[in-house]
Amino acid sequence: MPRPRFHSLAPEVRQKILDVAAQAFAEQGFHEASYNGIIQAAGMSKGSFYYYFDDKMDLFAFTVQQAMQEAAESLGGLWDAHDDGRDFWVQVLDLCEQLFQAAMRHPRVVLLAKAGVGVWDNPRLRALTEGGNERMAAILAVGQAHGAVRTDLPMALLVALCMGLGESMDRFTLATMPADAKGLPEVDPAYLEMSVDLFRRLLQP
Amino acid sequence: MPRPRFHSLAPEVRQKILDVAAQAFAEQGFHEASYNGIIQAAGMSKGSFYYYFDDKMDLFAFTVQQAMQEAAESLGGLWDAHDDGRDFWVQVLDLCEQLFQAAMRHPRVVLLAKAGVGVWDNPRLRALTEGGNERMAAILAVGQAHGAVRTDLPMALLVALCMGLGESMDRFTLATMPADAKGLPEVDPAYLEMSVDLFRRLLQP
Amino acid sequence: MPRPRFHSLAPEVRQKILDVAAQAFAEQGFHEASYNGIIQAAGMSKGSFYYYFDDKMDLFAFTVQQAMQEAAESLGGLWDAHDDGRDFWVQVLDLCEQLFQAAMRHPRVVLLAKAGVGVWDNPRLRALTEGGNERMAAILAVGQAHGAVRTDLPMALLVALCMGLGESMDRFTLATMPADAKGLPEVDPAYLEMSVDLFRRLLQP
Amino acid sequence: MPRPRFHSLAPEVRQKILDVAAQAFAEQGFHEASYNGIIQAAGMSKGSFYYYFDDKMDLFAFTVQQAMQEAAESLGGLWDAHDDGRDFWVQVLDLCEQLFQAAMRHPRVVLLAKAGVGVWDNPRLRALTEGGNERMAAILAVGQAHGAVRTDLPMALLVALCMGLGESMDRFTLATMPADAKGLPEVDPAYLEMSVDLFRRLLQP
DNA sequence: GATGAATGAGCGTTCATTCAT
DNA sequence: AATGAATGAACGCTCATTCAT
Repeated sequence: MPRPRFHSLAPEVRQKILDVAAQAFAEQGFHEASYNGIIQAAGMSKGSFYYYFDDKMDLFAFTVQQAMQEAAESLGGLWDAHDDGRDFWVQVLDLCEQLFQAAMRHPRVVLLAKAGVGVWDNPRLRALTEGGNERMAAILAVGQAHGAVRTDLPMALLVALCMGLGESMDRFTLATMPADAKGLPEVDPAYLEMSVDLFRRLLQP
Repeated sequence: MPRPRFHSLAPEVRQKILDVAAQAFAEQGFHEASYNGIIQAAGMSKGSFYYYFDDKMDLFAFTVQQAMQEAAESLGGLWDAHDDGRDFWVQVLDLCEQLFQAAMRHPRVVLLAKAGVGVWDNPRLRALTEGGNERMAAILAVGQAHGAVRTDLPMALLVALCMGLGESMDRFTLATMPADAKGLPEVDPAYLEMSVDLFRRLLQP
Repeated sequence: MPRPRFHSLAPEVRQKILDVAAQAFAEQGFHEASYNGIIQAAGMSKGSFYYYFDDKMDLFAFTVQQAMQEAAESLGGLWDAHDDGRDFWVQVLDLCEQLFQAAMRHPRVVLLAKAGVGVWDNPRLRALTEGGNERMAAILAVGQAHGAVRTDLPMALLVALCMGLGESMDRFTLATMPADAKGLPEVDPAYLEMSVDLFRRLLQP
Repeated sequence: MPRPRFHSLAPEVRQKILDVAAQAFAEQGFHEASYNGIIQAAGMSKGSFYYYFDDKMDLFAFTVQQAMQEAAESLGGLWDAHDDGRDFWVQVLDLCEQLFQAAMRHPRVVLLAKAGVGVWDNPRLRALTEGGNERMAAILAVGQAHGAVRTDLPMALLVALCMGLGESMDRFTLATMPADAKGLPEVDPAYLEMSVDLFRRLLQP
């Protein structure tokens, strides 16, 4: 994570760095993205960059964290597990819609998820991945409290299944998207229903 | 794919190369694994290696293909979609058991699947990935003929879901495995049942 | 062409690089000269070199350009086609004398001309070669305006003939030079006369 | 030059080697042509090749020599300086026509001349280059005996001039040839006349 | 605070040549 | 007479990182 000084940089400089880094990592993955290239594209000197970030991994961790945070913010409290008392799957449907719309607004967070594939088990990234898992677990716990989610499997497995299912659908969506599409398609209610149904199939008791 | 001469190398040399390459690629991924390092670890000279393999990608393709083939062979004909008339999910249970045991005997094939993440769409690897998808699609088609697998979703999505589900479970299995374990655990019938149930939940009409 | 930073290197370092590169390219030609060798001979690290030059071709282009520029500068404006009204061949005689003396002061430009033989048609060198041809064409055009140069052949052929003739004479001069000679011999007026006469023989109407 | 054993190879094998080598050297130049590639293209084993030729340079020397010899043979005695008593320039015109037609039949000899650019001064090629020069000198001596060729310049210079002029014209012809042309164009009498005229301009007293 | 010059190990790959069989 | 496996130095180039200023 960046040195404290980073946060006293001019906001537009901070943003520029994040933009450039996110794009590079998202497009090329962690290892293939060139740190030197990012520094250059950010319009900063090598020295400065190392003055703010320990190293490449540090920048990557920060980039991912920011992307996640942005996405979380645009979800408002929804992403934090809570329970408004409605039927669990109705709540999930809402969440999915919000998530989908968030992904449309912040498509990079999806790509960044792929960017770190061989690196996620690096100790310095552990916190980030665990964060996601914990959120998912919290949501599933709500479902279990509702009696809507099975309790016969370890929570870690349920989480893994959900993550995998989500990833598959992302992959499928990206693969079948016309190559010239700009951004993600509009939310299609039927598609959403189908998605939630898949989760329900896996998770219900 | 290696030059024909490769196949007339001493079997232990061939095996050494394959072992070293599989380990390197599986542990570090395609790009991060050092070709020079593999060559050195195999105890060969640069020149010799290039005498047998066109380039790094060639070695990778071959390593993956071998791992898949080994696994396929140890499955006998089971992996080729067929239909012995029994209930589809019973057939799938059999297949899963065989797959699981194959994975135990050839754990590398699982790791290699992750090794090529950013590279699978390379033309020279296309055949390998398509092969897997086609096999999966063939099996699912059998299920559809039985009326056991839904037909309301595109086959490509069904395939993607199954692949993702399998990957999740692999990941979970690996993650919860004690670090000092050698190889995978014995097949646990209950675990198998549960696995197949997950596929059934996703796939049944 | 080198990055701007190159020009703020210490002059003796710049000169060292240019010397080493010019010698290597002139002696061995573009392909046979080892970039690594040049870097080493220049006493710099690989990284530094690539900090100043894009790649080998970049260094070569710059080396040639510098040699040409040095030669051109020592010719003052003479090299730029102009017409002082005197008899064309008298003007050519003057030019040749200057050229010859320039070649004596900058013998490398002659050798470098041979260094790029298989490479001159590379897009990144085009400008350099075209420049020479255009200058020659401009001079010949002056001659044509004087009625001193034939107009029955395509200009491109005239240029080619002159280039070839010049090269032949260079080659001859170099070949008959005593091996231990440092630099070129003094200008011999009779030799100059003879040279110009050869051009006149080819070019006059 | 190849070991004597080479000449007891089957003629079609000898020819194949020569064809492959000539094409490779002509197209790519001496250094850029891959010896390994030539050996492979010739369909022989490394060992055999080194059994017949000392090394790459040896093969190149032989290739060039053969090409020259082929061309010379197809000229009959014409290429050997002689004097049939007719006007010298008429004889030269004949020779040029024959040469041009020979070049059309054996275009590789022209390309090979360029292939060795940085290498001609290698001691092992000296004999070949000298051979060409001597033939040219012999022809010029005939011209001098006729009083048709100047005697005020060293023969070596005259030879150099002729070689350079010929090269220029080759270069021009190749450069202005349509890119899709197969082989050289038909002999154009006017072009021949013009060519010989250029030589005459340079050489006549 | 900030710069950018400098580093050198490492990358994947090509090469002409040797030599045991 | 012939093979082809083996070699390893050298190629042009990229990289994340350091540090004197």
